[in-house]
Amino acid sequence: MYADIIVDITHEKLDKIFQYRIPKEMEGRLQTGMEVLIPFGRANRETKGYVIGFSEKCNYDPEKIKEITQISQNHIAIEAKLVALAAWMKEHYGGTMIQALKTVLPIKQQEKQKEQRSIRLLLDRREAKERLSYFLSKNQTARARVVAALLDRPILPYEYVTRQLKVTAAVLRAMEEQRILQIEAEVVYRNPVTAKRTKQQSFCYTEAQQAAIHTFCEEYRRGKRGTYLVYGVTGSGKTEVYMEMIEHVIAEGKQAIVLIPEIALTYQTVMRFYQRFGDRVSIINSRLSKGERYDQMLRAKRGEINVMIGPRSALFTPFERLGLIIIDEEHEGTYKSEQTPRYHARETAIARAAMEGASVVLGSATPSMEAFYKAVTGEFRLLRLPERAKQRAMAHVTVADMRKELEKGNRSIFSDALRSLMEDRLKKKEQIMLFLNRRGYAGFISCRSCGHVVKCPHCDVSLSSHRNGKLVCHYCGYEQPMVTSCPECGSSHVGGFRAGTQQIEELLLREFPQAKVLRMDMDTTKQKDGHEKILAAFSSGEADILVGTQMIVKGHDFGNVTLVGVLAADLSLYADDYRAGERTFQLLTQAAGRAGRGEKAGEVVIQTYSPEHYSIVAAAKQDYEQFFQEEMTYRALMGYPPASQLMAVLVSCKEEELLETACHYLKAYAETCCKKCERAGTSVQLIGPASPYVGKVRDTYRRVIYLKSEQEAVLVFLKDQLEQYIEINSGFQNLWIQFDLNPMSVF
DNA sequence: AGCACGCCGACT
DNA sequence: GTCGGCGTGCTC
Repeated sequence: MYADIIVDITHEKLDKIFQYRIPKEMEGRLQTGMEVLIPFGRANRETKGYVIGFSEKCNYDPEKIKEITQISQNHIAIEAKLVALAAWMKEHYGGTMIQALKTVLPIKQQEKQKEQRSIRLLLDRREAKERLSYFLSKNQTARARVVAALLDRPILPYEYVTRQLKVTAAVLRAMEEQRILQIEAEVVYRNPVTAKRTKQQSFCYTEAQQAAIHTFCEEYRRGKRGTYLVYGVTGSGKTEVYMEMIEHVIAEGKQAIVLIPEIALTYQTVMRFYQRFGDRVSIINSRLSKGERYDQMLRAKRGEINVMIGPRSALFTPFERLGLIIIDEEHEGTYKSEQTPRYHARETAIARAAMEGASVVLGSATPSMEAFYKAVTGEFRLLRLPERAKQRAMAHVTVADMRKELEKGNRSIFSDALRSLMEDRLKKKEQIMLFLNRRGYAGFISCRSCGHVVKCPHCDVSLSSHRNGKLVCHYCGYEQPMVTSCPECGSSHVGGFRAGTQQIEELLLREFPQAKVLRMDMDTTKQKDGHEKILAAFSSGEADILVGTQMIVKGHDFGNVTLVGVLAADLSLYADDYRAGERTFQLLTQAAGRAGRGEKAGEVVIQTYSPEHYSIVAAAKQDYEQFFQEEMTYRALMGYPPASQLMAVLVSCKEEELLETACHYLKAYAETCCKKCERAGTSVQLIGPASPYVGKVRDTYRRVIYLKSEQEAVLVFLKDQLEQYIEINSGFQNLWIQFDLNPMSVF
């Protein structure tokens, strides 16, 4: 028996598994995730390492294998807990342990940042010049280089000296001993936001809020831990409930993590937490520099903060006394990672909480099917917040059937209902939001005479026309100039079918010349803070109408918006994807929630070609539970999550033929494994290999095999079997295989 | 990253 | 010969 160990040294060359023998007395005590001391390198210097697994055989010269010295005694490091979590992630989502470790210990890569080392000259100029000529005469070139550079600038960054001047650490240490220079390490803390705790406002909680807070706190005090789902309509005051729960957990000496979708991580939201908890809160997001992030992680590790707010990756905050994990807008797709291990923050949070004795609180106005299913079956505790906190009426929703509009001879993009309401609002000086649902519909270019679509030469997707007049591939970034004639038939009738926000903006300017229009999409938010600026401008009443895609429906309250128009509500329904209905319902409900956040009542118009679809019917009624029932029936019928479990095996390869044969063998092997499962009494369904929606990316062809089973454990077992099979068979060397448990969409 | 090994010029 | 600096390569 050998232990697979990751050495605690940050260096690419050491970024692999080292095997060690396990001493007799350690057998049975040693566990995955433990920190151990090992002899490392030729000098066998004592080094820290993490046990990430065990193997029967060793793939290294057995003569050279050393023995573990001991299990790290003192306190169990936080890292060890996270390593154990990484092991759990590897187990569930596949991939290598190193990939899992890297997602869990992001600090490891940044550790260099901390060592902001610099080199200072200790001699005066005369002495230094003497030394320089001495080193030159002695042909001690490396030392001469250092002294010469230090004469130019008395303090040099350590990295510069080792990299640019190519001076080794040994030389620098020798020079330090000779008292020529000094190696200094500077520690700087930077706090990304500074805010003072403002006076505690006494909130007036609704009965439902009080009940939710009370249930949670009461159970927490009794030592009961679990997962809660706060299901509350938009505006029902979920954030206040979270803060109250956090307060309680902190009072018990614990710490809390708050996960928020990156897009909603706005100044507004964060400030509410700062105002309540002061400098015991920190935030992490992609806009922070590496150094800033590192500092936040360090502060968390040292227990200098109690609350960490951030996106998916904040889940791995190294808190020693974790008591609560909150996941706001739990249904958001950003909680699922796109890279191996393709983990879901919700499931992973529950796993971490179970390991560390914490509770999890999920919150949403439109819970994911997974979460609500578990709430219904009793696995999660459901906490309802049925009414809006400030007693405001829900918006009034009408569905405009665009087929009927066409019959009436209305060929415009606006239905009669929407148009007349818009005119009314413009007259009353109230604001309007127009939401264009065009998920997955980029502006592709096609030929009107032969139908040819301009595609990316490296990927299996159409190129989309960009503002800069070029054609761009969204998958690989390939660019080419706009075509003026069809590359296939030569016809000059080529053009885009772009029903984009730009077109709507132009149309509005024509049809409502008196209205001031703001547009929010990829183009207008590209520059820094573009997002915030546009929203701020709209909020202060600089425009009458805001046009935009998905991004305008998230977060942000505008008191003066009394009309929301949803254009092409059903576009997202046509995506070939089992989550299409869920996504459509969520988008429409969120859009509807934007209307009437202030004193005035709101109105919503949903324009669609499929008004009878249950997602749209339920969204119009704002009836989540009706939607849930219908969607659940569909999922159960089709064997999709959460009714059943699904595992996607993504296989990709540069050569199409090799891919084909590899998939064939992989499927054959999977079939024999499935038979074994069936004999043991569990049925597994195998689908594929199929060509995914995007069959080729960056000149790499892709295929996908699906495994369906009632039990997750069976899929995890199959994944292990396949991973082993792939590792043993050299035929899979040039293939890239990824596993995705319960993917967010079918590929 | 950090250590030993081996090469190569300088000096006894 | 031998001493010491400097670059290279390996680490279970």
